[in-house]
Amino acid sequence: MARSGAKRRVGQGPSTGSEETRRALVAATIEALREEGFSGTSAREIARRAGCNQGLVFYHFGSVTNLLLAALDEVSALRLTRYQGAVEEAHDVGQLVATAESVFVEDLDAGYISVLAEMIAGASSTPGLGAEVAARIAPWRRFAADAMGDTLADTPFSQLVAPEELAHAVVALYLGLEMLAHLDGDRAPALALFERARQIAGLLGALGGVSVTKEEP
Amino acid sequence: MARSGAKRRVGQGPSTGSEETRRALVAATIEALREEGFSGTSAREIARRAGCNQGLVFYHFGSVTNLLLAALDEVSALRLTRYQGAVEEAHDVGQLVATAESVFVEDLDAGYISVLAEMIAGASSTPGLGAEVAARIAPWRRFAADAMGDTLADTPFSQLVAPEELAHAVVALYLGLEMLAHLDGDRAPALALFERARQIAGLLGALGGVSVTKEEP
DNA sequence: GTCTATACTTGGATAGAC
DNA sequence: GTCTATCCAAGTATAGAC
Repeated sequence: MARSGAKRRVGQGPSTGSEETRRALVAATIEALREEGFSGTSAREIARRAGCNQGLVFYHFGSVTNLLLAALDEVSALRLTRYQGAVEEAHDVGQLVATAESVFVEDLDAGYISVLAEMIAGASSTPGLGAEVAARIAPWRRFAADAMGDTLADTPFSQLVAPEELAHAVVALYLGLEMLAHLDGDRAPALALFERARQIAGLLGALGGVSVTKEEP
Repeated sequence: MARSGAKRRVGQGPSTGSEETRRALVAATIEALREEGFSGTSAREIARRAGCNQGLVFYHFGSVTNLLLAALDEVSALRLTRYQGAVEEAHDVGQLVATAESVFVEDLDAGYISVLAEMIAGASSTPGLGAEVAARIAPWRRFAADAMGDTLADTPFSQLVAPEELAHAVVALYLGLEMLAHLDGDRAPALALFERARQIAGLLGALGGVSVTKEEP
């Protein structure tokens, strides 16, 4: 054996007690952000949910802030792979909207966007956190821009708005809709909007080439 | 004189020391929410900014939460009158978008939407706060729905989306755009979107009646 | 009625036990 | 290397001074 003491694995394998604790802490942090918000997600609250001593937050992650960022990394990775898979199956605007809706419902149920919203809002209270959060959601935004570009390439939309512009709006809207749904405990207005978007997309999609003409009064 | 001891006013006039302190606390709370976020807005931080003892938060408002809500009331009243005046001058979609943009810039500069966003996100951490916040932003939403209804009444938009639906989307988008702008310290993407919206609105507005026709392939 | 000094609670972080 | 007991700072709230 390479070294003494390693009971289960050699080196830093994925199932050491340390790694297990880290995972539990990250999962507990996501849960806490979702249910207690940014300011309710203290080292003690996290540790309580993870079933361990609060000092472990600082041993494994150095600070609560670092653990929050690790949780955001986890959520980011998780959702991006999901988004990627979902969007690959969507080849027109209507399917893209339908995909966005089902993913939105998942996000709402699992509280993933809550985590994001809490981190963005909470960033105001911790110097330097804003930049870290921005860096971690940059891939989401790049992904949204790519998805827009690919799907809208041969539609009339592409002549009206640049994909990056539209992506910015979509991310903002997604974020805002989640916050309102969470606040009201009512996702119906958001779902109605998706339905309406799907309807309009279908309408425009059914028309191959579209020309807009003015009627004389 | 009616009573002894009242130096400046009789009864509970607007310039008692108490009222002055209350105003200072509310103003300091708005400032703190904007600069330090929800979790940074403690009784001590507020009192420091107001230049008074932190115990006064509890004497005048009972709790930090109540003071936060008073601050939200103040912001809500302030902005609603502003919105109302601005929208009265807008009579077509293009002007409405232009109005929304200049108001958005004001909100961003003064941090009014930051206050809103922080309260919505922060509500997760205080039981019962969510409902209070929701009740206080209900007028904003009603206002947005009315503005949509009035301005879009005789445009093609009104046949595509109900005013309430569109208003929900606009409020969510407004909120999301502010959060992203605040996070990045960059309002350019949001302003570009307003510009684009204005452009599209002008385009559609210039056409009196619009007919969409399909071209044969 | 208004405000200050003080009590108590919770949170972040670390020194030291295993 | 991993984790716990303990320390100190910051937060809410109130008892009591003026």
